[in-house]
Amino acid sequence: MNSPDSNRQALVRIVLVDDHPVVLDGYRTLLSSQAHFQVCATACSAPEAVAAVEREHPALKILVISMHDETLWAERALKAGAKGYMMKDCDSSTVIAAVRAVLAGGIYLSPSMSARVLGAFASARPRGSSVSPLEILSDREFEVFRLFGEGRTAKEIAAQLSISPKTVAVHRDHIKEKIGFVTSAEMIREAVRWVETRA
Amino acid sequence: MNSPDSNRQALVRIVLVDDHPVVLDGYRTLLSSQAHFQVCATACSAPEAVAAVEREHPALKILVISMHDETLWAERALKAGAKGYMMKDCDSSTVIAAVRAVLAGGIYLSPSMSARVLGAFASARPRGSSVSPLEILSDREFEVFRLFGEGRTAKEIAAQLSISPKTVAVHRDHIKEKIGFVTSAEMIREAVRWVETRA
DNA sequence: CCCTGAATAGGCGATTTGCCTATGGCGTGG
DNA sequence: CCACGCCATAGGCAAATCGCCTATTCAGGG
Repeated sequence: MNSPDSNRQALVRIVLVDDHPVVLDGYRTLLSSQAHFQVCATACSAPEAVAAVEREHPALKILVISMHDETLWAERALKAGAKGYMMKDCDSSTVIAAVRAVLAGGIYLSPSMSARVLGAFASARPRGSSVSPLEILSDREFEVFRLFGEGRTAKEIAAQLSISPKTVAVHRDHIKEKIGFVTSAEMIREAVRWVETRA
Repeated sequence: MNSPDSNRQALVRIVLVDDHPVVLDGYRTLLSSQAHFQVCATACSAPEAVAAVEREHPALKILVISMHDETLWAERALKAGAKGYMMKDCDSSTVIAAVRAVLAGGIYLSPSMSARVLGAFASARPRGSSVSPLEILSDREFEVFRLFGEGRTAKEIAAQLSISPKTVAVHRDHIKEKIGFVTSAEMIREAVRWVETRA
């Protein structure tokens, strides 16, 4: 298995990170089935992963395989420097294809995911600036966002701010457009989470 | 223990069910490492699982391995007839031990989980007001609640559960009525928080 | 000055909600 | 063994809301 010279392809060293040991086993088995892939470390947490990776310093390629099928996560992962984002419910051959794509210097996104993420990028970002989604909201939009995060309905928010529900609706639309939410449900969920994290 | 045959190495046939193919691969590899374990089928969904199992009729032992660290799920699973409930973040040897325990006719619960479940049973109903509102939801209602908490729309939930949006709406109404939410926005906020606190 | 972006809101068709009713399945207690 | 209740399913229908468009006003910046 370890014959780097006889095999034309360079040995690829892989560090796996997942909080479920059995999932780590699954990926280890899957990736080890490729002769030139070597899983050299696994980790169950971020600190562990950092410790494992600190000695594997060179230009590290990161492929995120997540159970979350939301554009937000993919965007966050890519902005944080990941080279790929895919769903856990894809088959084994897709995983290997994605690893190869990332190794080749590319970016991997599932077809449906890439459509959504690229759409969001095309309509929003001046690249290079790691903009916190909430920083691009106006004060009023932010206020509305926060109130949605407190579980208010659009009508209640309108009453509280003494404006028309229609105006709240426009703010809602702008928030969705600016941050890249497809549905209002997604936006509200993130608003609730945002309120949660600084309550 | 329905194998009176003195051969303690009797072949054990196993059907795996998980919605993540790679996870299935992981468990297949793990369990196949035991000589007398044979993974005879895998399934990605409940209907598939039922189809696969219908031909494996005899007294079926069910071991649930879940990502949810919640006593509630363990109770529901056991009440529904499962013989064991464990977390995904346990190591491989624990999985094999659990399978053996269930095969031997026992019930498997992780130490922390069993403490919590048994505790819940023991302190059955001293203080009535401290009842988690979620305990009074039916399984289906609970599922819908959880999905709202993940930021899905009613329509998306209907699609995912393969039921009519009208049915989701009825579940939503019942959740609101049972727990006492006045608006859907309130209910959704609590659902998001609930999902947040035990992700 | 003009142009952009923010805040406000009306219009309107499409969708969703809220509330009713209804049916079939399944368990429990008379 | 049957009645009753709970559950999951879903249709009907009016009212509310959403999604998308346009429009007005106003404050800053080039």
